[in-house]
Amino acid sequence: MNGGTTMTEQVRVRYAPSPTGHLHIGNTRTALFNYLFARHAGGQFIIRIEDTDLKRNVAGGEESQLKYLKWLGMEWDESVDIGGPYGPYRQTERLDIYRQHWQELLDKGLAYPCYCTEGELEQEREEQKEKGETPRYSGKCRHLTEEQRRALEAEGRVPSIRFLVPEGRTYTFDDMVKGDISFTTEEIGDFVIVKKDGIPTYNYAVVIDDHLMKISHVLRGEEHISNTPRQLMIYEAYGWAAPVFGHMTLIVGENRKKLSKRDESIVQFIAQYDKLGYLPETMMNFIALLGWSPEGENEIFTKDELITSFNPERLSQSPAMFDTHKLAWMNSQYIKNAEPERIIALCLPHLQEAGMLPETMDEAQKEWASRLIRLFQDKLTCGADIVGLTGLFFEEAVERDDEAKEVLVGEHVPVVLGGMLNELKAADEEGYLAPETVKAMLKSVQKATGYKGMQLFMTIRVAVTGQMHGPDLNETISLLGREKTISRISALLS
RNA sequence: GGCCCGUUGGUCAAGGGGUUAAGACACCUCCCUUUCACGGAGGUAACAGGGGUUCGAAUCCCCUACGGGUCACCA
Repeated sequence: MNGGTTMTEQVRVRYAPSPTGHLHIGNTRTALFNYLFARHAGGQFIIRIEDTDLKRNVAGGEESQLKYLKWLGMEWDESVDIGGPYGPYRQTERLDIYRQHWQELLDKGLAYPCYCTEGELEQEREEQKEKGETPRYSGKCRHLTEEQRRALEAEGRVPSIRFLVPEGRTYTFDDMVKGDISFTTEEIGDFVIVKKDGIPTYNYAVVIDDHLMKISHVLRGEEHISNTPRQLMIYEAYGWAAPVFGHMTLIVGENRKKLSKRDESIVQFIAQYDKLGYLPETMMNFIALLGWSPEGENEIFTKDELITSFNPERLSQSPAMFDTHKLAWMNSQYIKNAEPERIIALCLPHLQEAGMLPETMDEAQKEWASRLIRLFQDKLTCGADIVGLTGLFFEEAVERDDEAKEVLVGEHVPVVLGGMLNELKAADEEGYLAPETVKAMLKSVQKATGYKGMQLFMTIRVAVTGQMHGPDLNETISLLGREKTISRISALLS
């Protein structure tokens, strides 16, 4: 493994998303580990927008990325929004810089224009595949003379620029997580560094930028391992020192394949978790544990604790499965320990969207809603859960499954329910039915009927809520109110 | 297919030659509780297979199997 850097060297790392959409779990993990690494080492965290694929850029993608990074609790030292000494931080604004650099390669004969069309290349690949060879560029345009080039251009062909891959070389790097990895150049054909549209490719721009921005460590997904030798060649061509690379394990779904953005069986965008009512600290905590493990046995960490304990040597080498079940558990932990006010704010919009509560509420309604949400705080997995959990408070009649219906069988049932009904009817019609009042009523029913325990409480619970399980009965009935409670019990007795 | 990476309980994972092979989620049992949940106490369950190296291998090496990644003028 490679520590890679001396104490005196400044740690500068970056998250370099392409603005093709919302912040995804995989990207988030990359951003987070770079962030944690930077903060842990007292270095800088930079965000660079890699928007060189014009076709795939999505309007608003960049803003969304930054927005949700912020939501998660990450802040950065240099980027498109706040600038920095090594800008611009958007690749399409750095075209002049790239141009100067690739000209240098062209001048030195380390790169050359290629006039092949997409169709020609496609055909070449097909032929190679048929022969059972690894598809790679043949080097056809490598040795074109000036004359030939002019002729091709006269035909109207627009060149791309290819990097001339040195022959018979082996490129080795000491990966922070995987150890030594090497590739021989036989496997690699001359690759395009500047597209026909005059915009550099990822493999090229990333090197120029990382060098110019003085990036010290590159922590990225494992899918980039095979890009690394290409990038190493470019560093070598310029005589630059390469940063230390670390390739993190993939995050896989339950099918054990890399999470695909197109797979809809799993929620994988941060924005969606926000909407569902997951807390940002849950997401940060949970994602930090995807492909990394802390030293002790604790698994719940604040951001500061993560920063303190983040050690890249503990990055895992085998894929991490995204376990939504455990995520739910972790979020419920955070919700349980959160300030009630925060959970109320988290849940309220869900009740409103479901049409259970009005958009604007008076004080009494707000108070009622707050109590309702607080009653279920310990039972929530996420904010959206509140809707299903509290349904019985908003419906007129209750539904009971077979098991619940069985509870309502027995000679104690009419006695207990009748007793409760009397208590409720005797209560102040206008007055607020406090939980203490409900408690007193139940006590009276117990005294009057002689029934107690399950026969008393379960009968009332099932009669009123239709369910055998639920939160505190006194508070439940108090929130349900006198009217609804009476009508539900009456409906059973008649 | 070539190249590259990986393989410890159902899942995540600790472990760097000598351990009763941690811990978490899930599951089961018990306690607490008017119910459920929470909380607490226990429990079931794992080193892919085969060869080496070694007094001793989950740990080191090789092979096999399996899984994954990548082979773009995408990033």
